[in-house]
Amino acid sequence: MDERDKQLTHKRGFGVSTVYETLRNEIIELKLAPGSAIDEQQLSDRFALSRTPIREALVRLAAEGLIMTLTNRATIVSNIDFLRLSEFFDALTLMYRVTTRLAAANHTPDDIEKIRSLQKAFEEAVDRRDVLGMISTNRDFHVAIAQAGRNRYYVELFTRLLDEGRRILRLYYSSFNDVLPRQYVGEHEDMIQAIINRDLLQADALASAHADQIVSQIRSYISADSRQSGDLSL
Amino acid sequence: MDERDKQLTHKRGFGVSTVYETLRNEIIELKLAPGSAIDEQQLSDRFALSRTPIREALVRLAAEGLIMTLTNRATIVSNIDFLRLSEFFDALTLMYRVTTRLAAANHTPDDIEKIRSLQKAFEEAVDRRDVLGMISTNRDFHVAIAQAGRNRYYVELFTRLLDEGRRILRLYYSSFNDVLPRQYVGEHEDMIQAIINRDLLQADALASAHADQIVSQIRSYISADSRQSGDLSL
DNA sequence: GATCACACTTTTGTCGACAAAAAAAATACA
DNA sequence: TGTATTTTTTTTGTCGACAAAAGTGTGATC
Repeated sequence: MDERDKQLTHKRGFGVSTVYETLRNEIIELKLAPGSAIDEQQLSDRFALSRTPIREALVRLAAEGLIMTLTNRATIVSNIDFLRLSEFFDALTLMYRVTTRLAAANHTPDDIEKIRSLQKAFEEAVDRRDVLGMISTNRDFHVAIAQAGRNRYYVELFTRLLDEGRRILRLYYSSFNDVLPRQYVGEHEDMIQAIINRDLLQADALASAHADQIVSQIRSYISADSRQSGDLSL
Repeated sequence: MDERDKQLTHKRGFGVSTVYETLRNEIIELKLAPGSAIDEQQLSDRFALSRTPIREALVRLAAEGLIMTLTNRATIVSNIDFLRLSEFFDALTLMYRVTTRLAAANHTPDDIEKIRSLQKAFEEAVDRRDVLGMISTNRDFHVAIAQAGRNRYYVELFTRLLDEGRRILRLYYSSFNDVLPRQYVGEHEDMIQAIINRDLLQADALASAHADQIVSQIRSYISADSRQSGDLSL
C-alpha cells in the first residue's frame, strides 16, 4: 500500500510500536472503516515485516478495544455501538468532571503552560474552520488537563473515551456549524481560569456543563442522521 | 514446573488465553513477585508451547499494566507503586460509587440473584476466617454489582482496580482481623437493599462509606508495615 | 585492586514455514 | 433450481531457527 511505511521499521523493537500507532491512528481517523476486516498478510506486505510483529500490534489494539479478534476467524475493526452510546456518554461526562477537578487541585505551572498552548491550537483550528483539527486539538487539550490531574487511571480511561469520541465525531463532522466551536473556546477559557484558581467546585461545574454541551451536540447529529436513514428505509 | 499446565492447551487458539489467564492469576495472587523477571523460555517449557503464543499473552498482560516490558530487555512483573497509592484509592472510591449507583438504576432480577449468591459466598468465607477467600469473593461481589450497572467502561476499570487491590491486600492479609469483615457483610447487605429499592442516593452514600472504610483499612496496614521497616532501616 | 576492552553467553525480536481451521468453490443429488 | 456434501483455497495459530541486543565473564592495563 503506502510505500512510506516500508523500511521505516528496521530497528529492532520499533516494528510493533510503529504498526500499532499507525493502525491506531487510521482506526480513530476512520481511514479503516468500522467493521472492516483486517488482513495480516496485507499488513505484512505493507510494513515489510513478517506476520509475527504485526500480530503483536493487533493483540495490543484488541486489548484496547479498537479491534475485535474472533478466534480462528477474521479480525475486524470495532464497530461503533450506537445502542450502547449512553454508557459512553455517561463515562465521558464523569471523566470530564473528575479530570478537570483534579487538575484544579494538582496542577503545576508547567501544566498550565501546556494546557494554554493546546487551547491556543484549538482556537486556531476554530479560526481556520478546520473541523478535523478542532476534533484532535480538543482531545489533546483535555488530555493535558487530565495529566495535570495526576491520576493515571483517569488519564488512561479518558484518553480512550476521547479517542472513541473522535471516531464518532468524524462520522458527523460535515454537519459541524460555526456557533458551537466558538462557544467551546470560551468554555475552555473558563475552565483554565477555574483550574488556575484551584477552584474545584467551579472546575467541576464547568466541566460538567461542557460535557453536557458536547454530548447533546453529538446526540443531535445522530438523531438528525438516523431520521435521514429512517426515511430511506421506508 | 507444574506438569498440570502442560497438554491442556492443545486446541488451536486456546494456547494464548490459557497462558494469559494463568499468569494473570499468579500475578494477582502474588505467586509471581512484583518486580521479578519473566523468562519466556521457561514459560515456553512449562506450557509446552513455542515462544510465539507466550509472547502474545505477555503483550496482553502488558496492555493491562500487570507486567512491564522494556524493549530489548527483560520483562518484569509490575511493581506495586506505593508512592502513587492515592491515585489508586481515589479511582477505586469513585468506581465503587458510580457502579453501585448505576446498579440501583439499571439492575434486573437476575442481577440481584447473582449479587446475592456472591454475597453469600463472601459471608461464608468470613465465617471460615478464610482471608484469601474473602478477598476474592469480595472482588466478585463488587464486579457483579458493576455489571448490573451496565456500563462496560466502569466494569473494566473497576475490575482492574479491584484486582490491583487484591495484590495489595495479599501483601498484608496476615494482619486481617475479625471485626472489619463482619462489618463489611453488614455494609454489603445495606448496599443490596439500596440497589433493590432503586435508591440511587442511598446506594451512592453506602458505596462511598464502604470505600472509605476499605481504603482506611489498607492505609492503616501499610503505615503499620512501613513503621516496622522504618525501624529496620535505622 | 579497580577500570576498561574484548570475547562469549543468554535473551529478545523477527523470520519463513507448516498444519489446523474456516471460508469459498465445486460437485453431487433431489 | 435449490440444497447437501466434498474438494480446494485462504487464513490463522503455532513452530523452530536465526540474528541483533543486552548481559556476563575474562583478562589486560594503570
